[in-house]
Amino acid sequence: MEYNFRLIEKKWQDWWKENKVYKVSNTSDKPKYYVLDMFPYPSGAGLHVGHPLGYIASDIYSRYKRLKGFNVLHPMGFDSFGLPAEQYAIETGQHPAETTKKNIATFKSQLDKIGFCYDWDREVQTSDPNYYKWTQKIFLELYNSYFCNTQQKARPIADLITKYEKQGSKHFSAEQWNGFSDAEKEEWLMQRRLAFSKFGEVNWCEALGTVLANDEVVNGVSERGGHPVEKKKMRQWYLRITAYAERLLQGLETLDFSDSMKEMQRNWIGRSEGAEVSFKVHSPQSTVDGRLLTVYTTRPDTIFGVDFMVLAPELDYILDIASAEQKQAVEEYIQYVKSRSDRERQAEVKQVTGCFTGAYAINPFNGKQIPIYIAEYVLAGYGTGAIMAVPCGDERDFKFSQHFNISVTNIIGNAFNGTEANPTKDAVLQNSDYLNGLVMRDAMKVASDKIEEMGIGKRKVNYRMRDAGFSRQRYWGEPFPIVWKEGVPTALTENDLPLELPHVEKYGPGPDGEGPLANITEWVNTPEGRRETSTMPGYAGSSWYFLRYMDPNNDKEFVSKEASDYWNSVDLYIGGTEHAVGHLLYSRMWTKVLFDLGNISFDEPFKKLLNQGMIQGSSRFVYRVQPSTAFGEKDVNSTQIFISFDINEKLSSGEINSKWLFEKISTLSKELSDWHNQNNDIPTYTINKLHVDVNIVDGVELDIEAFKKWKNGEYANAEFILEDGKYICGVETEKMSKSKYNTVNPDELCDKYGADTFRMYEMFLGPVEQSKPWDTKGIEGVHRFIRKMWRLFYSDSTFKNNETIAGKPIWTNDTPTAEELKVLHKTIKKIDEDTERFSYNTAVSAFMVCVNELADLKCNKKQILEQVLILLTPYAPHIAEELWNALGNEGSILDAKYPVFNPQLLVESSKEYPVSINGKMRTTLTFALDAAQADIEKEVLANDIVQKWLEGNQPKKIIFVKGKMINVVI
RNA sequence: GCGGGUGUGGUGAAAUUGGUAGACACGCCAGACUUAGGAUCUGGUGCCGCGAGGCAUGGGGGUUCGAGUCCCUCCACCCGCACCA
Repeated sequence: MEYNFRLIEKKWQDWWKENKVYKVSNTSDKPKYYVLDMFPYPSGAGLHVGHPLGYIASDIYSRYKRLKGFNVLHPMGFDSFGLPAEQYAIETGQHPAETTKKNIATFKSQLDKIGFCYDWDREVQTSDPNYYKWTQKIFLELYNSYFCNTQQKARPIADLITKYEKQGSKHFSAEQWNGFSDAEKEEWLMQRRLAFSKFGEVNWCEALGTVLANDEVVNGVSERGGHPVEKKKMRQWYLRITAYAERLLQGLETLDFSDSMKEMQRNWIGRSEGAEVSFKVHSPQSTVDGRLLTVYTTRPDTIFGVDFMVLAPELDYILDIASAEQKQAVEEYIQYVKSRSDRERQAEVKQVTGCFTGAYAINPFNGKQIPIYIAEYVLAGYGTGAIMAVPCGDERDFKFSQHFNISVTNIIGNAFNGTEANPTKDAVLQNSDYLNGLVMRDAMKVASDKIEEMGIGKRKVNYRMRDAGFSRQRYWGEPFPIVWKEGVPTALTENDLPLELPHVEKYGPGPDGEGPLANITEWVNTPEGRRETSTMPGYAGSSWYFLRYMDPNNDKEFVSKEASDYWNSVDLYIGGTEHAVGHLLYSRMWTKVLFDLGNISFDEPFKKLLNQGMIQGSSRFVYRVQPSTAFGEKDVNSTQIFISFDINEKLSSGEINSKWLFEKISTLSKELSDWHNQNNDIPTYTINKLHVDVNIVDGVELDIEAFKKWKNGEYANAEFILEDGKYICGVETEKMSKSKYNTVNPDELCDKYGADTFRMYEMFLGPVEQSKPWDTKGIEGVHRFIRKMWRLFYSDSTFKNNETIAGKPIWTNDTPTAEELKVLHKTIKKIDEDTERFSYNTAVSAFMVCVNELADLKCNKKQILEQVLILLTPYAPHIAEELWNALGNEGSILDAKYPVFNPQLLVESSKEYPVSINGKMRTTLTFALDAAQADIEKEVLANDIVQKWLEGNQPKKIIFVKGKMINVVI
């Protein structure tokens, strides 16, 4: 009986399905464990071998935990709202719901082929009304909540309204509040709601016809498609994530994320400690004389080094400050800044621009008069939009001072060399009055104290993070449960949900930058007012999906308290690093809000995060010789001559020349040969390196016949100049993508080698977290291992063992020897440890070692093999089930008892010691573990090899570490 | 520029606490069995050297009886962030 993985895998996948082996209950005596994959966007391209890497890793861990006695939740679903389906709809007219449905079906069948243990009964799809009903509900929770600064948590907005009615606020009295119109009240409430709407500058992308989030804009162009992005003012929805900045930052301490991941989030949150300081405007003839300008600084210790002040050009009071003489220049500069897109500003970061306002400010510490400038390098949205410039300590300030000829005050003595700023905190302050002699680091506290004492400012913590834009002018997303009437929003109630997406015929944008929904007047206009026409962004549905898996069919709540209390937060979350700041921060925020509001009782969604690396493509190249136009354009294109890799190398190194090449080519192409004979000349040529489909290359050798059929026979007439009778391709590691013809489809590998082989090979490639190139060739090794293991159970016609009959089971019930038990228990220990620490590549190699050793021992004993099968289950579930069953066991091997390591079986009585001379290993000697050190030393010194190195001398000393090594120092 | 990470054979990689560097595979080289093999099995394979031996974990230095592992320094590559005061 051959190892027939096709039959075996089909058989068990069907059996698992029929018997609901992966169905998970919310009630169990076992401890719970929640393993989650970042759910995929179901793109039309299907899966390539890079996608399942994380899924395999999580599947192994899920099965392992189940074997170890946990009730394991391991669900899967689809993040099915999003731009690509909509763009496809624009191009083809196919409804996104249709393409999404089709794509999901493809994804599921691909995933099922690999044999994952998902409980599909818990599947979620973010574009399903039964799901997005609850996304809309949570939006309403956010809308109807505010962040209470005293309690540092979300509370119902009703509490705030009650407070306003009874006590008012610092902006208005209770009487005033009660006299406000609905519109006026709403205006105040909007400033506190966690989901709120305001006019804001948004990233408008003309080409995509939509607004993009900050993290969807990369270097001034759209992340998708690379289209230019500019600023536009629109009414937008936002999430007040800034309110949670501090808690998001603090929460990181409790999480098991990688350092780089935490660092990225810290960076994004961008906390900085400093102080706000007010400077008086000095402008005697003007009305603004004496007005206070507040700057934000992280370096109050440098306040005596302030030589000028810079304001963001966007601030509304700039023109009030500007002097009569400078007014025109200031206006021109403001115009200039407005005309500049983010893209230009980012491209020209090093260029100094700015404009003097004609006004001065007074340094409150020394009364010095300093000029006030405006410049685009100061951002309106950060701090107060105003800075105090200290050119001796800040590079940008220094450059600015050079450009505008402002003299620089040196407060750090020799630490400043006059040609560049020194941002040190360790210099001793000079020219700084009462701070003189202090190290800057220490002076920061002293200066802050003084600022507060003088009443001219206060300590202040700032965050770089901005509130998250939550509106998209798109069709394929969750509609907002909001109706507008005369500029005042009204929220729908839960009974109105889900507010379903209406059907549209066209997916193009609506008027004035609105989304496609604005075109459907019968949907937009309701008796209660006009519906919000933007939809929610992609991260809406993914910010809480981990909760829905816990209780997917609940039609009363998005998750019941019982279910969320039982499953609690995700124990292990596996996915790529690309969501470091987007998805992970948003879902952390939503979790905290829902925790504050009492919906769930944990405030971090993911305890441990494991980032799988990217699988890169290993591209293959062919080298096409193209004679230049001298030979004639028509013929250039019809010539299909390809040279092998080495020949191209030799050509570029000059080892062979064009003459050699063209003599070769003349034998292949009649036209060329004719031309060659007529002109008696060598045409010039270029070599074009072309991607070739990796699937028609065996290792590096091109399958010439397949190549001729490739691309519908585009190269059917190709001629080749070979090396050693083979066409060898060039190799490069690149991102895996269709256009580079380096994608490998997991389905094909499962068909050819089986899912078990595929799973183990993906893990065998290297550490899960690491990026590595895909090499299909290596899969053979893992496949050999699995077949070798099969042959421990069954003899087959090719297994050269004459004592057994081909195709017959060969396992026995004999009692294992000590040696066999040693192999088993060594493996138990290694697999258990490696699986626990996600070192799956070494675990696979441990299985190989185990099978190699058992084969060498000719061990076909059931008692040993059965245990190995249990260990193997997480990695190769199909073959494990098959053999487990064949051995006479009932039910799924997942319900077997995980083997327990017995250290006593590995206890050795002796050890083969490495014997080093001066730390260099020269020989080995075996001693009993209880041998006396004196005896060992004596015997070591008597050893021939040691004697040789000693050359008759006595050793300086002998290092002996029991059970480890011996080192003779000469 | 700032932050995080990685450098080990021809290739993917092991070496969990400082203790036999290169496990396990791919590839390659021999050989066996075969009509045949892209099947299977056996042996070999870091580099230099006939050999004894020497040299090897990006380079240089240090600590140590002993360093891939710890410290200093330099270099290269990858990934984030980037006028955030």
